[in-house]
Amino acid sequence: MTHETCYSLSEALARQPLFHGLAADELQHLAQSCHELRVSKNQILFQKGDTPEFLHILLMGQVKLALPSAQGTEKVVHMFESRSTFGEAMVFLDKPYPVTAQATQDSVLILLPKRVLIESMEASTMLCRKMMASLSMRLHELLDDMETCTLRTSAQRVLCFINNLTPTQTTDSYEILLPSSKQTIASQLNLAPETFSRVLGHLAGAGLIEVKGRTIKVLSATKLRNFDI
Amino acid sequence: MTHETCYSLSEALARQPLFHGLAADELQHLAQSCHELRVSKNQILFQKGDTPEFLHILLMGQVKLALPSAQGTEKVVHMFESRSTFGEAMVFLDKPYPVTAQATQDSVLILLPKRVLIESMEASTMLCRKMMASLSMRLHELLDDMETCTLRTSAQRVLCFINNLTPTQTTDSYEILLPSSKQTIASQLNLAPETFSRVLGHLAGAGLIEVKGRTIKVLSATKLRNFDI
DNA sequence: AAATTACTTTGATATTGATCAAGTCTTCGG
DNA sequence: CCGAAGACTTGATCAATATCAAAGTAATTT
Repeated sequence: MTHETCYSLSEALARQPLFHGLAADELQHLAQSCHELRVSKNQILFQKGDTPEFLHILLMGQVKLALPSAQGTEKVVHMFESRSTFGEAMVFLDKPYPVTAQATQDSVLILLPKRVLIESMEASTMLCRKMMASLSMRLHELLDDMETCTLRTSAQRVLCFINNLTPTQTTDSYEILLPSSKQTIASQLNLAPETFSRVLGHLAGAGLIEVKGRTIKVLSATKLRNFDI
Repeated sequence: MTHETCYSLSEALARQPLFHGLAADELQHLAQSCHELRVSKNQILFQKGDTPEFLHILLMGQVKLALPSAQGTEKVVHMFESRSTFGEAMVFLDKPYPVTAQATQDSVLILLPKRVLIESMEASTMLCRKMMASLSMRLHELLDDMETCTLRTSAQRVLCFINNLTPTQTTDSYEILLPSSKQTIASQLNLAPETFSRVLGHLAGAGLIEVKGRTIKVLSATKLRNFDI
């Protein structure tokens, strides 16, 4: 690994919220132990059952975590976009990965060996706190997903998903771009792709949204929020 | 709070895996900020939406975490038995509780204020590590639950649940005692109580188990593991 | 640009598990 | 020990969503 690579890795790490405020020499030390990984769309990063060795930092691209089923289907658990990290939980457990990770876009990642991260945490209380915050967030999100998948009907799940994509401050009418393929979103919502399509069609029929490919125009945020069934 | 109470609380804390190996004076300090809570069966500890203030340490009894639904039903997310802690994730997030906690048995708890715990973690790297391990475990378990609820049929969920209750080392035939009411277990598995009952009936009909109240006799662990549909 | 492949939509049908209803059994308080 | 409330079971029916099938669209490769 050349000096140049190390330097850019250290820069990249510094831009991650997880490592904000870490001393420059600590960052440098981390960077020396990392390596960069470039993968193309559809490439598998790890399989359920593999032994975790790294914290994954996604610099660019998109990655999905999914539970494979015996019948060859899968349930998408989470999608990660640029600037996110995953595999935090596996750093602290000596267990195989419970999910499979696959790139859904050409992606660039940094792989940080578990041991190195653990050492850094000994040195930095702040890093510890951030790791805990990160884990707590994931736990919270997973609970939300559980709620979505178990307590809501198909239409409610889709509405929920659209509402979560809504920019915080916005007019009553706005456009959103679906972050991944409809199949993938359907799987996240634990719906068959056909059902997802039909629900969108139904919402469009009710005059709440307009769908063109991956673009969804929400005609009235208020109506959407109050829509039932 | 009397000296005596503090002493016993400190003893109780010391018995928690989370605090094993913590210095005696640290424990004493923690104990001074805690208070004990005795609740009777069915009492609510906190509601979804409440502001978290404490780490909950369950000394004796049983507590369920559940997601309430709009229709007054609920989805049980997790059951805690004696000697477990919960609310770890809420210590690190400034968010309302995402679940409701209710005692399902008369219970004794220790409530440890968030702030105090955070202070102790600054002092003890080991405590940090244990908190992270704890969070990671919960995340892992939640993923398993997600898998159970989304990828498996009703029968598979029940089989899975029974298999998880199986003692690690055992003969091919053995008895287990259901840890809570069948309603509660059904909710955990995201099944209607009627469905749960029917599945047990079906497994009994197939000669795999015998059901007497909360006691289930597994007639053949091997058959049970290989049973499909 | 043509061809291949993957993704999405739409319709028809099937199936799982929920719901409703009634009855039995258990538990618990008086 | 009795009565009431709650827990569980069983049967009949229903509804939501999956599955299957086919056609239409979009994306990608050559």
